[in-house]
Amino acid sequence: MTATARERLLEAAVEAFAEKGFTATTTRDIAARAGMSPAAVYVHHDSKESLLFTVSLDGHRSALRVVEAGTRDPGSSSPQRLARVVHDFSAWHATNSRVGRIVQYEFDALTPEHRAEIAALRREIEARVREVLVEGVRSGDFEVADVAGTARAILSLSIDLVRWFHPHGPQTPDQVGDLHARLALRMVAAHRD
Amino acid sequence: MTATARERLLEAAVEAFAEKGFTATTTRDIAARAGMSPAAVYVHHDSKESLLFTVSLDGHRSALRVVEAGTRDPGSSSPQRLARVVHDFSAWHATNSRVGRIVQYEFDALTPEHRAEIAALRREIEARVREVLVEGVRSGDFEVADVAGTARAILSLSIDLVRWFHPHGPQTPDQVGDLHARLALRMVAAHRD
Amino acid sequence: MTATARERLLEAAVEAFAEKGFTATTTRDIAARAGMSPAAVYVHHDSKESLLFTVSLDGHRSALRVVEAGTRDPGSSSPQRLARVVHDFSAWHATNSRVGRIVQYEFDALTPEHRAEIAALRREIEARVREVLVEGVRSGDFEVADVAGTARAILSLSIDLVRWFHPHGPQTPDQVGDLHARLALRMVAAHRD
Amino acid sequence: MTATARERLLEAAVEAFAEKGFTATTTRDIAARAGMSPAAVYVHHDSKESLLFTVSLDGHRSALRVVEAGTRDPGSSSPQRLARVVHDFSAWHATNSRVGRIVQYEFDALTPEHRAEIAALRREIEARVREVLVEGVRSGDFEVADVAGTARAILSLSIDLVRWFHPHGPQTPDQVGDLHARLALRMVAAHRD
DNA sequence: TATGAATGAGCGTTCATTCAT
DNA sequence: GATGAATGAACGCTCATTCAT
Repeated sequence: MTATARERLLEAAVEAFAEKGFTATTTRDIAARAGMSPAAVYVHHDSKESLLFTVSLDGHRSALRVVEAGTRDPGSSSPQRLARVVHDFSAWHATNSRVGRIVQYEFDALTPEHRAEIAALRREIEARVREVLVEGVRSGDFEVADVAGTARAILSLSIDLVRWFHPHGPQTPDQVGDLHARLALRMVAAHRD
Repeated sequence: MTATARERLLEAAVEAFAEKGFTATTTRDIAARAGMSPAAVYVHHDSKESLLFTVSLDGHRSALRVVEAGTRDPGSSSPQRLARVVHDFSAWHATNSRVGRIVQYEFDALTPEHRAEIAALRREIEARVREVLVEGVRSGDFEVADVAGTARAILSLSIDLVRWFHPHGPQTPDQVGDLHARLALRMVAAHRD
Repeated sequence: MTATARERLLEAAVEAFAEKGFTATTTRDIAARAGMSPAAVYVHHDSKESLLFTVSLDGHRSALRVVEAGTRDPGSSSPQRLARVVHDFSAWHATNSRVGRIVQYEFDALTPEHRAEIAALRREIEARVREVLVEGVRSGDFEVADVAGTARAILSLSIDLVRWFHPHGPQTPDQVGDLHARLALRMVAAHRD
Repeated sequence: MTATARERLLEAAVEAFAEKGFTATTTRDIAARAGMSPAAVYVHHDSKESLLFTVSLDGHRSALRVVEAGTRDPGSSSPQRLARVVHDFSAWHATNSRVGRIVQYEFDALTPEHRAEIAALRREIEARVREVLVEGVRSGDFEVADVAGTARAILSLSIDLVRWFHPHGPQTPDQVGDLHARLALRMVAAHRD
């Protein structure tokens, strides 16, 4: 059950990147947090940037998985799907706020190749949310003038949370998820007579 | 109409900080963008961090001014006020997306003293938005279960915009402002029968 | 028999500090004299000042050892002790004139903490010489009106030597030691009838 | 009676050089102490080194004058002359301990040309003291085996004083001068039967 | 697998000095 | 005479990375 050296270094990188940012983090800092020598970083990883890429890739894949799970649910209505996606996406960012910070703020520190790979995952996430909105409009549950803009706005709720959410603050990830789900529903709900 | 050296350096710092982040920006980079020698930075500013503080302080004050102007409007209803605040705050972030990026993302790079000063301005901005919500609830225009959380969510729309908005993209600041204003109103609107 | 990198850097620092003074010496100069890169200094030492402290501490300890050895000699008379202490202390400064220069002239460049530590060693040296004078007065060998001032004056002979002594000059450390020992004895000798 | 700008800068330089050493003193520091702008230094003096040279030259000339005055006294005996020279030279260093520090410790910071000029004055001082010793030996008042070495040792008493003398300490310049004069006399006195 | 030692490149900052005004 | 602005050169120190062991 003990983590491998590679994993310990990744965890140390997450801590450090989240706390001080990618550029301000030194490889010595990462190594020290993992209880290893500076050279050990390069035994298990190619470079400081590759640590960031690994963290960012894992993070985006995990977030995308959450979004896809909420979206795919076959027996549910559009409002139910949207509520679940938004709740889970926000709760994911709250639960993984350190990784979330890195995922959202250190995109520019990636190499162009890695940036492209991550950008594809981000587009995937936005596309899933847009799909839910389109379905809801089709079913008459939603009234949305600007699908792309609204999808982006809904995602902003979850994403911006990493800027202010504290794990030991008054709110649980579930509570924040609930609030955001309700707000998202009101943003798109059709006026029924 | 010619900018002073001090101002040119500030503008160069805004460019550089927005483009690469505070830590990744070198004082030589700032000086070069301003067409000056590395030493010139220190003729007009105390340190790299003091450049950031100046940019951040000016930015926050400008944003706060926008929020206060929208909030104070005496003859208008709560929905009108909220719409104006959200529109203007988002449009401000879109128009000043470079400064907005710095304001939002480089808070941690400030010294503790400067951080405290900026934090006070941020709290002021949130307080103004909460006030509008509270008034709207009192007047019966709004139905808001969690005022603080909803205020934060509404601000997230504007703030997160600096992450993706491009000045030469398809949308104008006014259009983004309109969208966000409408979404904010739907987030809080009371159901009238 | 080959010196470690740490030692080579210390020797280089001694050379450089003695030749140009602490402030005028650059870490690049020290590194170059040791045949290493500028960064290598910091692999083996904390800072430029810590190099100075190490040199100064070693130097003072070595000098104190010489003084204590000359003072402690159990079978000898006060004049014999004084002669030995003065001879050895002057010869030490002549033999180690580079370290002596640093020890005497760069005291102010130390941090307050390090300065305090070195000051204690200096007081120790003065105290030992004062003890010899007091004993000689008690035994009737010496006549000394101002013990503290005379001890200081005797030490001045040895210390000021680092200002003018040249290793390749006409005098050997032993000769200078002899001269100073004789002069010190005349400074304190009681007039016997 | 008000000092000229040139003089105020020289006084500021004396303060600064004595306090922190030549290399560690900045021209800005000197200017600030004189209540002027950094550029003002160069209106009145050629360079930082030329300030040092002026201070050092004035200092050495003043010290030499003291030595010559004590030496020249026509009606006095060798012991009287030596006592006066040593007393006055020590008292001069005690009274002008700041200038004395600079004169003694910053010799190496001078340009080779200036160094040569100052060195000539130093040789002059030593020569005067040697003359007194030679006369005393001739008259039978002194017994000196090594005239050059003894002259240097006597001067060490006065010179080394700048390392430890404090203007507000327990001793007056006159008292220190007296002590040194008496010690110098004992160093060279012939044994009369 | 792991690391102590090493370094080229570079960073934020300072400094003595100059010069147009 | 006086100075605010400017700079080339440098300084103490750090960093990501390499490599022999």
